[in-house]
Amino acid sequence: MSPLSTKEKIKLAAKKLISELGYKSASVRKIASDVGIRESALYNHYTNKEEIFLDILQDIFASPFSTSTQNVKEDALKGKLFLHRFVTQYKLVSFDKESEILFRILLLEIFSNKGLRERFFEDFHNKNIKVLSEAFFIMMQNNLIRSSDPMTMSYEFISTLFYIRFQITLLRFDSISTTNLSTQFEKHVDFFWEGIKV
Amino acid sequence: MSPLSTKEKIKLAAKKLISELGYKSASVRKIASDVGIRESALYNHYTNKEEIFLDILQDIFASPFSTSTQNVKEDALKGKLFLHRFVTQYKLVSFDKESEILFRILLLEIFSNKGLRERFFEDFHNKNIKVLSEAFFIMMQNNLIRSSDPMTMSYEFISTLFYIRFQITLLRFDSISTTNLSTQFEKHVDFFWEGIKV
DNA sequence: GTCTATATCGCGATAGAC
DNA sequence: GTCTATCGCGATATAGAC
Repeated sequence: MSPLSTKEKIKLAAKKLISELGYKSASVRKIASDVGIRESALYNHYTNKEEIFLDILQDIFASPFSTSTQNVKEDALKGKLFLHRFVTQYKLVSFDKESEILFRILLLEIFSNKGLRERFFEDFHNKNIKVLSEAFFIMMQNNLIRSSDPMTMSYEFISTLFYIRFQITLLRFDSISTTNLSTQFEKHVDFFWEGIKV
Repeated sequence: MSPLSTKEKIKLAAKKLISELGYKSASVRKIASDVGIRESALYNHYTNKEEIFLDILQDIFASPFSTSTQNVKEDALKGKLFLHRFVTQYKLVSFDKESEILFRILLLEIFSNKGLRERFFEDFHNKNIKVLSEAFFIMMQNNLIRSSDPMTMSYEFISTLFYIRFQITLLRFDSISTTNLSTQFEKHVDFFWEGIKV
């Protein structure tokens, strides 16, 4: 609970404003105003506006954007339980306040920033596909699920997670209840498992 | 092939620029410049910048954003063929140049525009859920697929379509090949059908 | 319906006093 | 490290001549 430095305050205010207005509209003026300092004082902590954004970008992919890779090889043998754990992790991240803000910034700026697009595919998509593919492959070998292409199966699995998260992000932006969507995560695991189990 | 009126040219140029830069950065200056007129001349056709955007918004949901609702009751009896047709339609829209631009504007501005968010849920999501639910329900009644909640099944089905389209939109923005993703549509139908057929 | 010229504003950023 | 003051720019928009 150490008090925030001015630089940390700036980053925090910038995160919030950018996640609500987008980078362009989140002006240095507004950021400084939210922190409670003048614009000129802000330049003692960051050389320019873009530096603040780059600092925030670090957080986006440093955060557990999706899931922590545990020991897949063991857990995959548990079949449906593995998927359930994976989704629980994903769900937690989806509802985490900080992650929500960062996810919104990702969506808001993904067309303005090529690096963001690339890292979306690498860190977000491919990483998840890799973990899931490995797990599904093991499940197939152990005859827990029907034989199929593990990559396709993984793609099908995470696409729904992304869509749920996307909708959650939209609804929460308007402070609309997300209880229905919250249960969609479990429905997804159940439905998906019914379709692949042997 | 009738020549475009100045107003149509403005709308076209604005669409392109907004889909690339976002509303805020697509300045009246740039729009007018692309059309080949001065900014002041533009105001003879639209009262202000927002009017142009509102005009474009009409197109977003007027366009076949998803699919045309045919006679579901008959077609649903065809089982997998129905899904295949549905996805083919979705795929066509995803790769249509005009629809691609409008979809990108939707994604770019969805957090800046509450109406856009609402219509996303209504016109885009709910409409598709409704059509699919009806079809899945009929398939269940006719014992073509396993019994389950039609709404959940529909949600699972379209979430993947959305994710594919999202990725296509990202890749095409960087002029990256989308042949892999293109086949993902068919893989989706095949995989999904395997999981629900009786 | 287009032009030139101009008004007004908010933006990012800097200089220099304290 | 913060302040006041200011600069230069690009934005939306308007007035009025042609």
